[in-house]
Amino acid sequence: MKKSPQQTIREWMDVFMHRSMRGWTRFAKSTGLSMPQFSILMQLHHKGLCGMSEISERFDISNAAASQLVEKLVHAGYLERAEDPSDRRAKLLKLSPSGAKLVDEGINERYRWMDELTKNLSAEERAKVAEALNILTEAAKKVDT
Amino acid sequence: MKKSPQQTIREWMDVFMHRSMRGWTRFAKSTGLSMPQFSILMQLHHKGLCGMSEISERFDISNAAASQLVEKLVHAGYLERAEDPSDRRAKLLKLSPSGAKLVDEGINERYRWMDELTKNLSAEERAKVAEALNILTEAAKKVDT
DNA sequence: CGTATAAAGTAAGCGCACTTAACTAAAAAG
DNA sequence: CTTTTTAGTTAAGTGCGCTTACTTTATACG
Repeated sequence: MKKSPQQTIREWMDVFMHRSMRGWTRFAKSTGLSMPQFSILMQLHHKGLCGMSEISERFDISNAAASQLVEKLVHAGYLERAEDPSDRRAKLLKLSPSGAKLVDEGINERYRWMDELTKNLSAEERAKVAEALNILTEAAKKVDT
Repeated sequence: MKKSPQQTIREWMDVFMHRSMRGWTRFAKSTGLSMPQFSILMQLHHKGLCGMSEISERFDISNAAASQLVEKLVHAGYLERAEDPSDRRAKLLKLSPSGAKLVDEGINERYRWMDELTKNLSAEERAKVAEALNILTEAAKKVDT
């Protein structure tokens, strides 16, 4: 009985998703930040810069809620909030150095698990894995708008 | 300039984690459940059966908190809570049919994204991807205790 | 120009997750 | 059989995320 490619892919997704969800919640808790707060930092990590309204849209919360969450993160020193020079109503948010450091630590912790997984693979296996994940990453770029 | 295997793997992790985190939070919200509540359903999906204390340990919350969360899920009809016949202090938790259905919907929604990704791959590429993810899944089983 | 619209912040209030403390009941230990 | 430990529940109280409603300030539009 051979597993179908789809079956194999789904099995991996289950393992990986379960594991990384657990990792993220644990890490967020260890920093003292709530998941919503931590998610905003992650968002900023990916976008680099963004306005208040992008936050509220992304997380599907009101502008007021976003404003309050960001306020806490700014106060905690993880975010910098500056006026947008091209539109003085808007704000530009970005990670502060300490915010960036925090996010990096979280990401590295996740990477470490993967390193653990792959360190016992043969060079050939590692190459295969890398090739396959490269295919998937490229495919994701096309699909993800 | 060629990407190292490690680099490739990490790139994929970023894409996949970001995407699946967003998917899960959105889905949980759409069901009307909070993330902690939904996470318990996911936990039960993976374990099949478990006691109250396993919940509190897994999520690093007090027994009282676990009890309250579970109570809500039982009341909502997603969980069944029975007495453990071998130890009448303990409870056995498991997903109810409607709880199982809910979790499956969430998982399938995640699968659908992956199907979207892979549907435009050639048969050869799909085979490569499947082989690689199989390697990783096996490696994960060894590492994950 | 004045009026309407948009981005963001403030305030009051609700619900939820969580904690501690006190309690019940069953199992284990002596 | 008494004592202690273990599994789980209940209750009161705290803090956080979120919403709605209102305010402020800046841009867009007639």
